[in-house]
Amino acid sequence: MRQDGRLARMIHVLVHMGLLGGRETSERIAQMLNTNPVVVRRTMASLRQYGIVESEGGRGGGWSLTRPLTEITILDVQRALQGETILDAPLSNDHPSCPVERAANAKLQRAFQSAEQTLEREFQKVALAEIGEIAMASAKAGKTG
Amino acid sequence: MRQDGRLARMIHVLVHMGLLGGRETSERIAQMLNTNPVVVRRTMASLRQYGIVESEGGRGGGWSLTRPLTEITILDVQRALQGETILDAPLSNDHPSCPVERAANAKLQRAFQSAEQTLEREFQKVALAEIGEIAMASAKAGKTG
DNA sequence: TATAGCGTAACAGATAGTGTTACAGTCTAT
DNA sequence: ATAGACTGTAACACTATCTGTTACGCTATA
Repeated sequence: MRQDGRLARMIHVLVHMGLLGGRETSERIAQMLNTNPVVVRRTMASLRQYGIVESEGGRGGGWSLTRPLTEITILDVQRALQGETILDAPLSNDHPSCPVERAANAKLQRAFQSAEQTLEREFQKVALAEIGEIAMASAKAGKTG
Repeated sequence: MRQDGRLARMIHVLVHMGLLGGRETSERIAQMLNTNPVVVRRTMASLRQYGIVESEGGRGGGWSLTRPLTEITILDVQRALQGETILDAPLSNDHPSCPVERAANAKLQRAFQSAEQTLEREFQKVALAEIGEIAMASAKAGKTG
């Protein structure tokens, strides 16, 4: 399946927002992501719909978290961006009444469901606060720029 | 990640080939898949490279399995089509030196590696012969057309 | 009321699998 | 030998999805 780069980018942004603590404009977020403000608004709108961030228009407006990083998991961000399903089993649909195709699809679907459960469990284990702590620790240790 | 429909389609074809037992032309396989012979050759070429099928040119030529369905797993087909990696963790690469991006990527990578291991295990558990048996049983039971 | 912000539509670009045509190479039957 | 039935492969169009960009409307604040 083709991966969706928005998950990693949004996690990146949310952690920065949590560490900085204030409100960020689409313009500044776009700079963090090497992209442009419209793309940011488009993606952040999904997070807002899911209740992770809120936006305010007008002068002094921008985006802010609705709750601390300790209460946002990777799974929350994933759900906000892509809904319930993380992995889509790539089934075939060439001859829907063919028993071979059906049997093959059933096996594939089961395998992908297992993997999806694993991913879901892993995503839920990680709160964004943990990512922030790791980042701050490694920055303090001088491992990166 | 975007799914690759070739896995399901190739499993479908290989099981049919195993059940029929003989050699199949790209033309006939294309009919099974509602597609055309060039697409079939393109995809079957990956399976040949991996040793799952072999092809012979010339009159009377076509594609045949190199071993029975009991000795081909879904994982074999997956590896032939996409190489070692099943799931690609969708990491971000906007500011490679940013500790937050690095920490987020590390967490995502670990989660996807777990899911990949699950998928790999599930794929390896299923030999194509098993799919053939299920299909024949359900066809005999009159569950499908 | 000017300005700084978001909201959103519209369109171009990039990428990956798929569909199709065309033609070269190869094997077999005659 | 040669015709015919195959695969091998290049070339190009089509599609879908995410991304990038421009443009313009709405809103809140100084």
